[in-house]
Amino acid sequence: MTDIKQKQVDMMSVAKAANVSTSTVSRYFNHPELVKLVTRRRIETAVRKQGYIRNRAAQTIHGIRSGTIGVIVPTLDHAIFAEVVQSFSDTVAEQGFTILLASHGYDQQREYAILRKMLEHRVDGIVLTGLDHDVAVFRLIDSQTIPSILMWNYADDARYPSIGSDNNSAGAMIAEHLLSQGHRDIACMFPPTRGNDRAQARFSAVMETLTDAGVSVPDHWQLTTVYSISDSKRDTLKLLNRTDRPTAIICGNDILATGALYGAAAAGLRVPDDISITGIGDFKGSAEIEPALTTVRIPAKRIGHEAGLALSAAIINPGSVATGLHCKPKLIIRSSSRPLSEA
Amino acid sequence: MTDIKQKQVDMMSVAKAANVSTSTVSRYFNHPELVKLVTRRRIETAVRKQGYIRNRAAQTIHGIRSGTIGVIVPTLDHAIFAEVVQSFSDTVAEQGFTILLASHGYDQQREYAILRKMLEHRVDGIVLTGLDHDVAVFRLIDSQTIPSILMWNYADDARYPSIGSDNNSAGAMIAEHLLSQGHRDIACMFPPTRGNDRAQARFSAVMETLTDAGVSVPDHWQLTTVYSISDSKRDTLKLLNRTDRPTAIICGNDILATGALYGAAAAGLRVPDDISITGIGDFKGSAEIEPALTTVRIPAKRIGHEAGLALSAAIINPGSVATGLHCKPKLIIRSSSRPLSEA
DNA sequence: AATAGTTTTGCAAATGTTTTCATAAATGGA
DNA sequence: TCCATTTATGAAAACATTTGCAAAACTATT
Repeated sequence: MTDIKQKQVDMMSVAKAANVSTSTVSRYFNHPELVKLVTRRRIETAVRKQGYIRNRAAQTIHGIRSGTIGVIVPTLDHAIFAEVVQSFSDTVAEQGFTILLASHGYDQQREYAILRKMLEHRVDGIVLTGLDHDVAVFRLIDSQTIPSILMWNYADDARYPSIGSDNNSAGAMIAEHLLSQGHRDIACMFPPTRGNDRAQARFSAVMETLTDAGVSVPDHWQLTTVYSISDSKRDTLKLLNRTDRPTAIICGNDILATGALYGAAAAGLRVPDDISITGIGDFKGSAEIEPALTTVRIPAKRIGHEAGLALSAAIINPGSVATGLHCKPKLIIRSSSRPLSEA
Repeated sequence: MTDIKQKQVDMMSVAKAANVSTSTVSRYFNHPELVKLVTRRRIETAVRKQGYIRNRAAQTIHGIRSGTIGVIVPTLDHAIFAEVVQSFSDTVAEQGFTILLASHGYDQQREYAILRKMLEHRVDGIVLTGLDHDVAVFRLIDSQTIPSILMWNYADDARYPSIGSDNNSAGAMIAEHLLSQGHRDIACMFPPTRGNDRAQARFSAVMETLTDAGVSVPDHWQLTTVYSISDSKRDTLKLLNRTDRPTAIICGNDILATGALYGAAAAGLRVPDDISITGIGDFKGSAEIEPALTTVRIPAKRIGHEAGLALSAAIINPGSVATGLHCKPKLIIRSSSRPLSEA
């Protein structure tokens, strides 16, 4: 007697308390205009008193949207993905969606498993990062009827609508910038490109642009460095302690460039007087670092926002097809690069 | 005739194709050992061929766990939260959980709304960031039966088990460090403390420690600066351009400290010779920046991991009560601070 | 007061699973 | 070969909702 049977509150118990049927309670939530004002009041009171919370799972099996969007990123450890996820999440939250988030750590097998799990949850839409994915991933999405988009990169021939920046042009831009400043002895530091089409595209565009200009990068000036300031500082130091030294280093992203800046300082070189260093991304802090970093801006916030708009529109309006959008990268020239002075 | 009725694949259609009842298909997934090998094979084939994906929503209404954990953070824009979320997510993913993630941007009202939505989704557990939350938030969680923990901060008297660092001791540590080095003219730069119990705790601990040592911080040396390198650079510059100048600046986190470092450089001061600057957090890059930053390490990865372990254990084993854990902050002395030289 | 029309409500079927219980099939020992 | 077990399967109820349809309760009109 002392211990109250902590009966689960469901629509049934609300209905009982308000002296109506469950149908009416359901209508109270979904089509309130069909319910008489006084009844509405009564139900509202019952809901309040019992602390009733609707069960989306039960709604979802009626084909009603789950209100979730699956977001799959390689990792959140890179500030830049966190930023894009944040702005995506904020945007879709306004339309009432919550995100199911998971990261695969650049492992395609894991991406497939995550995707399956998200489909089990009956997400209303899927966002993948980058253009390249396992064929099984594409097949699985194709077999479903939910919209999905590729975020971060852009390409018109992408498998799904893509919203992001063209990493090829980002790479080409920065290479052209250094070439136009007269640099010909250029080193490259890029992250491992395996499972990372962004880095791959940037790298190949840089190399192509340089080759087209008749500049070749010797093997020992092509550094592969994991995404880490300390590693890139170390590798840069090693590079700059050789007798033959480049006049510029193109880094695959701003984190690597930041490490390279520190490495140059540690090697006793002044940037940009002794050496130019560039990044790609325009991360937070890149404008403030000393010297301010020349880089290519990839508009993460905007990409996340546009992707959120596009996907939620595609979900809400099932007829429409989401359309890709190129958020153009932009060359930002700051103080870490300068024209090669005459020898 | 040409157009195949794209019948939704459900357990029913799989059962039909495999010539068994839905019960058997259900058992195939949940208790395979109860199903004969040859039947299992037949079902497997049917599942494959039809591309059947289980419907977790339908399972969830049977009181089965949803397999989701709600994670609510102030924002992902701060690398540090992204890191803790990443490691939390990885940890619980191993136990088969997926996270529902949302951020409230330091708005308590929004936190409540997000929480409600997550409960509608019948998350199996809830993670909140920090110790302080609206009383309505606590009440709502209390009215449910799911476990929940507070991540990031630690306090033994917290409302729910807390896993994180004690920001009071972090603040005290860094203040003591500078005092022990002989500094008495100390400025403080902290983010707005409203809705941010972490910053609040750090700040009050710093002030208390200083006051106890007989050091008072004049108002115009108490800077409130939003979490941004550029703002803190600007504010630092302004501070250092006054005639009276502190010998040390305690910053509420490493981002502010990074900006302060840049600001000092821009003001033509050498760190640590002319001024000491400290952070709190030990973010990525803090060890590599020039000069390497003296700070207090808050072990984000570990916090996320431990929180993930604790919460998934509490979910899987409903009897047990999750217990809090203090991941101790640690003073990391690097090159951005040094004993005050005799005048 | 009776009728027609409109608004509000409830009944019951449907949704995609799981699970209990009962039955059918296979197995083993005599 | 028969009976008692054991193993494998199916029927049906349960889960928490939504929704189509029909009945009931109002309103307005005469």
